[in-house]
Amino acid sequence: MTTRTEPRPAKLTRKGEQTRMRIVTAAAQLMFDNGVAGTTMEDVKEAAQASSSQLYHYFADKQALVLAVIAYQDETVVGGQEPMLARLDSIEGLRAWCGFLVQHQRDLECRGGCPIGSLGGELAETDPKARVAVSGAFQRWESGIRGGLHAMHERGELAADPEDLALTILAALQGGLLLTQIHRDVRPLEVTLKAMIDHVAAHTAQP
Amino acid sequence: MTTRTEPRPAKLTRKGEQTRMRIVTAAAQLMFDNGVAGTTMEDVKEAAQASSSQLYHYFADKQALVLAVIAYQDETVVGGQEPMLARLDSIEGLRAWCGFLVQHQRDLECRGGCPIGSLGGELAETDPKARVAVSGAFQRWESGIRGGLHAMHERGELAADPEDLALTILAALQGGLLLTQIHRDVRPLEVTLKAMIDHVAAHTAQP
DNA sequence: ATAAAAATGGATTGTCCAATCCAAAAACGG
DNA sequence: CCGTTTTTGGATTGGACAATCCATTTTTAT
Repeated sequence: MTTRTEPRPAKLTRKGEQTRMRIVTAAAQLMFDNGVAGTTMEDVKEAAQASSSQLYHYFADKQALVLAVIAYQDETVVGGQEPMLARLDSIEGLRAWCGFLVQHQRDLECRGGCPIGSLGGELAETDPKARVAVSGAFQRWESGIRGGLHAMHERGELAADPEDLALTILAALQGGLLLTQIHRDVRPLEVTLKAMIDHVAAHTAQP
Repeated sequence: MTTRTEPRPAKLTRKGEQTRMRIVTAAAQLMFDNGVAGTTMEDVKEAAQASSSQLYHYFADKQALVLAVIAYQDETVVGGQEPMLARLDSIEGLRAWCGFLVQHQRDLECRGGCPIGSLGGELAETDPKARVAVSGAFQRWESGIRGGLHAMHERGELAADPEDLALTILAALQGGLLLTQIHRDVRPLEVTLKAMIDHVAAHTAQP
């Protein structure tokens, strides 16, 4: 449906699109590394090699930029993961997904947590629009997870409600990521996801 | 063990202790409602009915106040929950705990998330000391949960590793709270905790 | 009771930072 | 090509906010 509450300022040249993208990606990286409050417009300016005029030409204010960053992370994190999510229709698929997530955290040295969840936690109580945007991203993510489980259920391999299960898995993932970030140790994520797989497996049988 | 990295400025009068406490509780409430970045020292001043001198007499800077707030939430949230955690040695105990947490979120209209987890998420990448403090609070929480599970395990009622299980339950709780906060709906917390109880129950048998 | 220590009042300072403004250059469209 | 729109440069402003300072009052301890 893609209902747009705040339509973009209309026309964007190719060059404009590039500049806008440079700003958003720079901001996304900075906000992932240092949080929203820890990222100033000046930081973004420098990292994106842009001027004040450019920043405020493409974004009305910092909040607008934050919303663009959320949309970007939605696309990058959730969208970029959808091919893999499509394969979550078997225990092996779940295991592979889990392994990928754990390894990714290892590569990051457990820094940053979830790009979506962190933004959500920081903004939920201060920026209603941001909260709603993050809510949408989570819905999409949950729906991706649900897809595979639903397929298993249809095939008669899964004797549990795919709806509840998908929500549980996403929650466990978020909690695991948070604990992993706080403790700087992949074990929480690893153990939690493994438990989720076992939980799914407990309701699984070959048809 | 209570190892104190930064000892308090030594002597505190009874009145001083009161003032300090007024400041910490006011700051804790504000930071729960609006986040750390959304809480200014002036906000705290006003809410605590204190002056600048008082704030900076008891706390070297904002970061020191934040650390005090984390310690306070550790004591309040985790410590205040320990009596209930001690009863987590049966499925009924788990269910009661779960019911309490869900009802509490309902009372709060799903606002604020976890007082510890939210602080952790916001500060993890910008304040190393805060990250470590939150890490400690989570350890304590996890250990509380582990207690009951360990008792069940000793009694031969639980055929799973209490260590991993406690960590998983805490992660699920944190993730459930985050999703509940973001979606402004208790369902994620409810469903996720229920799944955890089922997961424990699946490894449970009367001896 | 009195000297020392602690607590408080409240104005002030200096910095950081979001946001604005006035042009000027570049790209687009007919 | 030429008028219009879009993009860019960069200096500036105004406010918010953390933190400091000096003086005064209150409490403690002997």
